[in-house]
Amino acid sequence: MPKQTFFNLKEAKKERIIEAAVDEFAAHPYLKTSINRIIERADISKGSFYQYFSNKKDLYKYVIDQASDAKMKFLAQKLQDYQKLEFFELLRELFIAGIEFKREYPLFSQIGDYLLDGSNESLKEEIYADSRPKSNQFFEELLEEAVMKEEVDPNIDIKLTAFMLTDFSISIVSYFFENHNPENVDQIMDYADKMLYIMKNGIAKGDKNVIN
Amino acid sequence: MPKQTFFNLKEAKKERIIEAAVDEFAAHPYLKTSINRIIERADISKGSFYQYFSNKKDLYKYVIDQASDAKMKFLAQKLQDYQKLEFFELLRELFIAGIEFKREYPLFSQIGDYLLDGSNESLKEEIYADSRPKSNQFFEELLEEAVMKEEVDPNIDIKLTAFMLTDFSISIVSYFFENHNPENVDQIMDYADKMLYIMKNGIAKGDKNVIN
DNA sequence: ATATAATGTGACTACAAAGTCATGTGACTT
DNA sequence: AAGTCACATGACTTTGTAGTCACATTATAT
Repeated sequence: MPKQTFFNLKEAKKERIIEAAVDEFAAHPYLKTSINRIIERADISKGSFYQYFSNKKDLYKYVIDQASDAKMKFLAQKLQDYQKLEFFELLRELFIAGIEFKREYPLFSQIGDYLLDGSNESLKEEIYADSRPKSNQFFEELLEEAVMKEEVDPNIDIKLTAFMLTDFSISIVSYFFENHNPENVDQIMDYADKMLYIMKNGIAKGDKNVIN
Repeated sequence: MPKQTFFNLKEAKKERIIEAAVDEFAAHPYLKTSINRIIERADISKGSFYQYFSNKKDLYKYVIDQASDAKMKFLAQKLQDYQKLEFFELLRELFIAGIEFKREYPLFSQIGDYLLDGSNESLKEEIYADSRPKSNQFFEELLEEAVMKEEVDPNIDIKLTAFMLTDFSISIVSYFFENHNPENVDQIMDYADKMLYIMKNGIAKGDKNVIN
């Protein structure tokens, strides 16, 4: 947590600092980021920095928190009454929202990507200790519900499937940005649909009971 | 590429150096690795190091090459006449072999894990520029064949599916090591089967044409 | 206006890293 | 025996880092 002195600052200054930090953390993997560059960019002194934050990690975690808050809010807004959606519809919306978030908040996403990196194993664990299980659990709950509603095959291993979905919801987005134009909404849809087709029906040949 | 002087060294000394490097690169993410520690461990001088390698990256790439060679050889050995296998059988063998490789060469795998990390974006790209497309293409070819042999649904998007499979073949292994005892062979099998069930049939509810 | 508290500062310390270079050593050649 | 060549060395330079601290400035309260 940043120190009280940070929160006492004027909004404009706080923003300046956070913006500088976001830029830095999005531009370099954690280990290569430099407090020196951040304070230069934010136009504050070294001494001030250490009056606001106890160290780099402190600032980093705060920025990560801000980013994941932003993502949560974004998703919550896009998926307002997701309870009403059928499971695969929801999955579709989630994929699309993930792509949209990266498009609209590229810096936050970049920081997230670096986090996935093993830059600093223990730090990653500290942060992911919350986040990954949260995502896994989210999908586990969705799957359990969907099995009850008889939308999803009761034979699947829920924990494993949740893990797969978490993994996808990350890698999908990078695949999309690597291979497609992120402005093309039709492509997003098309892609999400292909994705879902496989998740629904698998890839084995044969008549499928579920026609997409 | 290491310099000629390195290759001129006695086998024992080369091995000592590579071993020290492997230990170091497996113990820390790239940016945190230290030439100083490597030379200390390998018991050579700073000057000598720079007579063997032009810099840290040079050594690193060499070690990565060694590791991926080892993995290729390992897989080739485990899947000797894979041409004869049915597609999903082959997939199963691949998953299992991936798990076994990590169990038998944990250091190499650890280095690979750190590589996935964004430690150094441009370096990662330099190295992955080869590796990831290679894996994608491998799966693409397998899938094309399997579609022709009518083992796999012709409706799928092959590029996308290949990407998914590459992704899985990585994440499967980490999931397994996070959640299971790597010595338990039955568990490996069980896990690979669950995995395949989903890839084959998807997760939607309904009668499946393919019974695992 | 004065006193007190809060915030700001940047030179400085301590450290570790990569990479260089002049010099040393030992084996092999002529 | 003299000379050559490949390899070995570690002190040294340069560069960057995180974090500290004595002091300066500004805001707030009395």
